[in-house]
Amino acid sequence: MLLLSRCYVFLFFSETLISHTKDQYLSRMNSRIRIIDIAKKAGVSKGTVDRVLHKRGNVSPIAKEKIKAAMEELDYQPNVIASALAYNRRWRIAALLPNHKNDPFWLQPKIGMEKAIRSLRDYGVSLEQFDFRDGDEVHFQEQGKKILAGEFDAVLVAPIFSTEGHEFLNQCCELKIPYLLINTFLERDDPFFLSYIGQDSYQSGVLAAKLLDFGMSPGEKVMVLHLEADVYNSMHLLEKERGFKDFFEKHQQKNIHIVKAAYENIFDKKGLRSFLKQQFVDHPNIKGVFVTTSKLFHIMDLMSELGLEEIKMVGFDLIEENLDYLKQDKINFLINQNPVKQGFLGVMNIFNHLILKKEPTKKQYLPLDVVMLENMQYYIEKEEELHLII
Amino acid sequence: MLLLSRCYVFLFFSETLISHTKDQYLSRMNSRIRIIDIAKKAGVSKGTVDRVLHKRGNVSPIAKEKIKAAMEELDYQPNVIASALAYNRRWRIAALLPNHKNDPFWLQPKIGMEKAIRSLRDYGVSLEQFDFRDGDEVHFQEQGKKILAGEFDAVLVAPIFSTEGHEFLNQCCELKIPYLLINTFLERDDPFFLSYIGQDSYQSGVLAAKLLDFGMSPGEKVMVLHLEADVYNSMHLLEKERGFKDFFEKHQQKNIHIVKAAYENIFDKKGLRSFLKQQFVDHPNIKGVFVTTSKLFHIMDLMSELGLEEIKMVGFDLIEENLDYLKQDKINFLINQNPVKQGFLGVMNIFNHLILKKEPTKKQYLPLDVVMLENMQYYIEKEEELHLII
DNA sequence: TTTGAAACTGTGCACGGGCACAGAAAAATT
DNA sequence: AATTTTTCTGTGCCCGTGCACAGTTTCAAA
Repeated sequence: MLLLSRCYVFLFFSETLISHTKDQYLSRMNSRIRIIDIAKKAGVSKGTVDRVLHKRGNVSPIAKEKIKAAMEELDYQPNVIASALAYNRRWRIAALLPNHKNDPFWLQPKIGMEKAIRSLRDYGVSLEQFDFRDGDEVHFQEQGKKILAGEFDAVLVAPIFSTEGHEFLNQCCELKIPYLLINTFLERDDPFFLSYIGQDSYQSGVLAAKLLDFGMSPGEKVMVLHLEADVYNSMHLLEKERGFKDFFEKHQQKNIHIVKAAYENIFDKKGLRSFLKQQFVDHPNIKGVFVTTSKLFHIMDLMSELGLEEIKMVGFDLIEENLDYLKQDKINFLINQNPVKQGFLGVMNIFNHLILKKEPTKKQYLPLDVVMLENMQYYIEKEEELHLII
Repeated sequence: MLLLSRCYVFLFFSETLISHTKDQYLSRMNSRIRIIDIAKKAGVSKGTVDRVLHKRGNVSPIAKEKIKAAMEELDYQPNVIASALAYNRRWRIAALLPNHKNDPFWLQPKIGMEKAIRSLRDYGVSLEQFDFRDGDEVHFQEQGKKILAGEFDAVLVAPIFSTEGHEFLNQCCELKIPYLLINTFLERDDPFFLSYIGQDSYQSGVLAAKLLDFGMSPGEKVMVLHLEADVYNSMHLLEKERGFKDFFEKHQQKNIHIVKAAYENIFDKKGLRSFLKQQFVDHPNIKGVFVTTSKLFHIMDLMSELGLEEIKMVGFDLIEENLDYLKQDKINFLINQNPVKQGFLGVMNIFNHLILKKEPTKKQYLPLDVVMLENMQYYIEKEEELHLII
């Protein structure tokens, strides 16, 4: 009883304070509409409005109608800041990407993801990375299992293995974990698929073709070169090749011919060297080379050794090794698939879905930047820009 | 006395509440460090910690030392979300840019600014635009005066007039209003200059030169063409020309010669036509044209009429008129100076300064994107991406 | 010593929204 | 009509930070 009376005194005290601030409500006319404003307009309490907003039920049809009308009329927009604070909830995102031991490319989406996470810290968003060994399906499955057991709120995946990828995503569906794909597209049709963020491989092949075409003289040849194992299982590379070929079929003014080549083991320098030498002996008129992966840098020294420095070179990705040759003006163009942004937007889209309840566009292609010695510096500094964004 | 006793009862009551939640403090070990955590560690109240954090003085050296040590040890990072909510303050930004009646270019930074503002609404940031007529110094001054009288928290300016620009910025200094420059750089040395965000005009000229050079055959000529009034007062254009010339001086392998030309009144179609015709009669070997402004589209139909369709064309900016000719494969390259991003980052940097107290980099050059028929679609869709960012 | 100003410190409401809980009203059951 | 059950509604604490204000201590001057 004593405690109760204390309680009432407390209430009284706080009530006087509330009435003291009532004048403020009148002076915030032009300010943002709050839940309490809707409640007043509809003649109910903020709790009831909240129940309508979050569809928590237990609201009479009459009240619901009045509240919806008030919301409509006042054009209520929830305050994300206040909402995030009140939720006081941690959102855990898991990422399933290849590690960057074999391919420095995979470092880049991670940079973007971490930038995004840094700016979302105060919203309670955290990220846990589960790397798998490039080319190791079993490891992919193992790491996937860890994620499925980890009670995550969302998953960001680069499903580079088709079969195992679908398998993992099906399990996500069962556990009702929404997922977002980056870099590699898989056709999915379920409510937990959020979005695909990546590059348009076909179009990047077309772009490479146009760039080389611009610098070719009539009758010259160009080579499309795959430096990767298992090319025929890699849709990416085949699409790039298709785009490249299609361009020259459509634009025959200069009568450019295409030579196709592939070499698996880039670490076997000797074999690679004699392979390349043979190609340019067989086709002495090749004046342009398009490498479909980020591994162009592996052949640059060989090209110099073979006295083929005037051949135009086009490849992918702003990794350091490639940039070195771009700086020396030996590589002519690098097509940037914006991997940093892929990671950044991947996390941001998950945030939009989880916290802001905004549904992302299902397919988001990032720009294919044409990077040359003369504009490369801006693409390298560009990363800095990202952490300025909140 | 009665009130006082109530007050004490109240205090006692609230204390029991605090002790009631003490268990919670133990269970939030791995959660974010708060002000109250520092206060406990330092053996003071949160008020004192707050005074140290905001340098509001009236703190004993001993307390200050203990708090700083605790902050260091716990690696305190303020919660921006909670801070923004508690501030409950409106931040008013003014923008002083040319209107887009004469030049659709100026529409683009505005799109970026509005995107930024939309995502910062809940932080209380608002934007008021003060457009001035392109080329009208007096109107610039008038609109500037309105801003100075408006009690703004920060200003975003494109100071295209040097004298009047400095004058306005000096007044901003007197009123202690921080300002950020976009598009046009002015050398400033005062504490209210936040940042310059724009393009590197010189380098864009170099880039244009390289692009044309790539498609030229030895001995051919290229033209650098200014389509703008008052070229010699426009540092932008002169810098572009300088970069263009410097490239060909450094790279003389193909022995490319430069023809310089300028025409003021683009709306005088007849005059422009005969001017162009004369140029190509005088220099029949011109195989590439570089227009230093966004007004390349004005001469495209004339080029067709004059039977000069095979000449390579390079210009600036992804405005609709230019994009139409890019789609038709008549313009070869457009250099994108990212005006949308200029606006977006301009507002974001001001937000960082005002709310997050992060000092921006003083000079931020945006990428010079090489846009062609084959990758243009991604640069147009790119704007969408911006509003995904929080 | 007393007084009073100055320096310092602690407390609690506010920001807007989420949600638990206590009540009230309505409906269903005895 | 009295009761239980169900449906509905209002109140107030909580999130972490900012800040006003009340309160305490220190220290010099009277």
